[in-house]
Amino acid sequence: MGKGEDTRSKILDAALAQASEGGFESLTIGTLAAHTGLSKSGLFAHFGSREELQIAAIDAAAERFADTVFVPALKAGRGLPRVRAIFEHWLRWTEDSGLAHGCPLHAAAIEFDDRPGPVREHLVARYEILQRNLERAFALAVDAGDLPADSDPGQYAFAALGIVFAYYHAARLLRRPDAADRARAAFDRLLAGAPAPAA
Amino acid sequence: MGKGEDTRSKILDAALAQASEGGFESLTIGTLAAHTGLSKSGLFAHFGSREELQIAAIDAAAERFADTVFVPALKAGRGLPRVRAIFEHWLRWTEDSGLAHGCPLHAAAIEFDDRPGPVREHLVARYEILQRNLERAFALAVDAGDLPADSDPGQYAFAALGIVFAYYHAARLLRRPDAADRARAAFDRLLAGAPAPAA
DNA sequence: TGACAAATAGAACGATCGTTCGTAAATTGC
DNA sequence: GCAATTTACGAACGATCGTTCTATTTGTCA
Repeated sequence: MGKGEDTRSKILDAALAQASEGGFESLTIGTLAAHTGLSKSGLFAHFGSREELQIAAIDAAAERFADTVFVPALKAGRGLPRVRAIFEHWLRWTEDSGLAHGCPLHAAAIEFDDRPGPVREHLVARYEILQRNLERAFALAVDAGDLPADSDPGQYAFAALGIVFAYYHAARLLRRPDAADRARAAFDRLLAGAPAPAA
Repeated sequence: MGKGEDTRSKILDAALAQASEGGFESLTIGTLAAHTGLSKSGLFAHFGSREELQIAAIDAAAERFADTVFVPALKAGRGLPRVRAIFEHWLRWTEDSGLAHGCPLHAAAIEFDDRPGPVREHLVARYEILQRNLERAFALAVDAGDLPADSDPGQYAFAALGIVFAYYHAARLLRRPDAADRARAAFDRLLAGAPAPAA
């Protein structure tokens, strides 16, 4: 690959780190240039506009997410084992991929949920793919007999996403040490249809 | 009340509306001044700094949330009825309080979860109160025998918060018409410890 | 009504924003 | 190793950012 592609991917690495810390609103040309050692105009030339940079960063985050969460889970057998693997990787995906300050996609989801434009459209498309992949994993678990036959995979995916969001909230904002335990307990309960969680 | 207090509360109304649309990062002195018809310096004098404005807006949002979600739920009998009332009001609280573009507190939670400072501390304090109120409602349901005696109210509160977050995501970003149905189904399942959700 | 205080406006500041343009340096292909 | 092309820089732009001043208007209360 040419040198351009190389620096471009380095820029996106730095962009993801920055979006992880301060969200996509903090992803300015100036600070990102300073952080990468490039000049503003030099960095700018790689994308043509800040909007294009944001879109590229969203794509990069989505790819990294898929590689960190979904791809490794394919090694687990289809059905509940794979569903559990996805969930476990998900809980730790930001740390595993060097974005220890939070999920950029999650930040983008809140920042752009009411801002029409190509960035939002891109983000929605990515989240729909994510949702579809998650639903498929649950559907395979239903097919395998690991979950009741009349289950709705979409409802499982909805609930699982909520547990992850609650985990982000408890871990990142509230700094609760038991955030992961709470999340796992909630997920176990979701899968088992178990009685009320024990104290 | 003096005229100062009056304009201050009008400013905060506009601030909440703006934070609902574009988050707290979009809450700039200039646009807020234009939106309220005040001059930048005239508006600024009411708070002394942008940070103080953000804190005041968070407090205003938290009070409005409590008035819209928790206070009306007190009319429902303690136990499951009250828990359900809280949840139902929560799903519609932004529309009921004129913040149809999203929950400002939710936006703030993501924007400030990694930005140390007084704004973050204020926000955390507010969310801990919220969590405590929610836990208390679940604890009352346990006491009333509506939930298993060995239940952990904190775990219920964690799961309920996750369902609300998933609802926000599905409704606001993905614009799914069935978001509320999904949320209610998940909540019913949480309360019932029911078997897998039907298709 | 007149004196005092509170509230608002207006202009200006340094900094940073995204973006454009012309030019220099570095890389590539022959 | 030369030529062509890609890549990066530096300076400047108008706009907006939060903030600070000084006036001026407005409201309050004896």
